[in-house]
Amino acid sequence: MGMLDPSGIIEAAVSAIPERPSVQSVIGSCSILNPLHEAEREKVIEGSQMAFAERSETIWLAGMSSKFFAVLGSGFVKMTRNAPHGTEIAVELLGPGQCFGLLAALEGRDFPLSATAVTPCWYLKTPSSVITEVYATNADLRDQMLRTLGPRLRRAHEMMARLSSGKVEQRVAAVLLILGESYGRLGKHGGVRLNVPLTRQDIAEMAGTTVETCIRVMSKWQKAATVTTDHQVITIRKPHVLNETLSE
Amino acid sequence: MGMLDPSGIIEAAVSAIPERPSVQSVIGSCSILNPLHEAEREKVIEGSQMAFAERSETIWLAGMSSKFFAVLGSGFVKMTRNAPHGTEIAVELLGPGQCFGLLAALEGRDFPLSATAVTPCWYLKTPSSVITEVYATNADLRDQMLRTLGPRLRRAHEMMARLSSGKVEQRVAAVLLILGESYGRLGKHGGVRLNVPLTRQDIAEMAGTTVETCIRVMSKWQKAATVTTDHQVITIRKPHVLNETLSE
DNA sequence: GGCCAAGCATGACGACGGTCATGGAGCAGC
DNA sequence: GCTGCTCCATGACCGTCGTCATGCTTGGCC
Repeated sequence: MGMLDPSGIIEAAVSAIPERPSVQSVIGSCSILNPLHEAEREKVIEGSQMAFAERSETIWLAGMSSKFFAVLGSGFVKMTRNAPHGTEIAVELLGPGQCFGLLAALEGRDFPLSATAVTPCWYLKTPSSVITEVYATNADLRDQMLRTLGPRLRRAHEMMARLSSGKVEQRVAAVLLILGESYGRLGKHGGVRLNVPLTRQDIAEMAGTTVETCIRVMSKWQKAATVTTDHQVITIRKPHVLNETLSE
Repeated sequence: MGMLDPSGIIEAAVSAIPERPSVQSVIGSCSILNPLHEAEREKVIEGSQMAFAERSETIWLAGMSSKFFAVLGSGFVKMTRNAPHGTEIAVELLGPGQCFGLLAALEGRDFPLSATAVTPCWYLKTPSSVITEVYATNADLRDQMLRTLGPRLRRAHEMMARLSSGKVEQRVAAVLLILGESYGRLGKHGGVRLNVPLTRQDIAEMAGTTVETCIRVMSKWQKAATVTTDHQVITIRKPHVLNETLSE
């Protein structure tokens, strides 16, 4: 956890004009697909195609049958589940190089989560049939998947713990800190800048609260210069203050 | 999901006097360990030992180093995480045949969750070193683990969605229904009886609320004969009513 | 310029639920 | 019997936060 993006790949992801990446580069950037042999890689490249999604565009809805899975080339995608009422809550946020829908595709079941673009995104669409073939014969691929699932499960458990333990302020703080670990970049004055252009609505969905309350909390922090926002670029200026609110 | 325990193994698990099961039978009941070859199985049997835990006894605490993992022989165990404040929230509930701590043991990292006995339990303790050897050479074991992780992740996401979307009443209803799917048994009058002796405290932890509120909700249901409790045996008499409260 | 949409901001109000406090039922041990 | 424990139950209080409503700013478009 907390690589703080040494590769700089995230920088590229939020640049205003998204450049269409090549199929090869996307596959190369995806750690899960690393174990593929040359022939398998060829087969995947052949069967796949790049796709583009506007900000807030739905890539797929929960419940749809998984004809394909996707690898994110650039931009950010949130995976959401609609809770009773119509409210949506975001359970995962994905960046470049990560793939989504893979488990559903392999198990041949419907997507359990909806995928929505948070920023303009280029992503690779690969038919389920292509990957199931490879999956059946390549044990290294299965190992690699196993390694990524452990951390995902742990993150999910951590989010559960934070969500259920009341106090919206703590939840929002937790969300920001967690985002900072995965998608933050150290700024000049010791602050952490989030390189994901998230709206209050997005954050509210992750914290399991409403936009209004989320805004109220963050406005308060804005005034105290704890967390500042400038043109959707969020900077955590005093991480220690957020950490304190967690344990109150 | 929702096998409703056709094997009747759960019946045995809650019987008042827990009988010490044999090492062999426990390993045999664990689906994850099914793929083990004869020689490997021998090795596991040799290195393991049965252990007993009283109700509410802590098997291990989150943060402890994972010297071993465990397979539940009889009884029930809850996996918890302590959220800020000191409140504990339960993220998983395990029954006979399930194993816990396996991922941590294999990855050589500390336990991310605490394990606590909900009922008196017999469980098998297997040193990490024994299973890592097997894990490295047996690809079927890895496949089997992969298959169980998908559902676990989906359940976690579902719980997250339910926890964050307010209304304690809905959350408690959701918890009971989910428990019914895994550990319920069809009763005579179309109801579902939970074969886990859970206290209000346990349920509150899973629903992410307090005992008092949990009691209030369940008392209301008791009066309406929607869910009844008799000596810690919980019966969902009108599942449809609970389902309705979910979507209000 | 005017118009419209998206995002951010702030106030008023009310209820859901957490906190505290008190009490009763069942059970083990001596 | 009495004590002590755990679990269940119920009431009073009040803060947090969801809901509704209103308005500002920014940016895109014609």
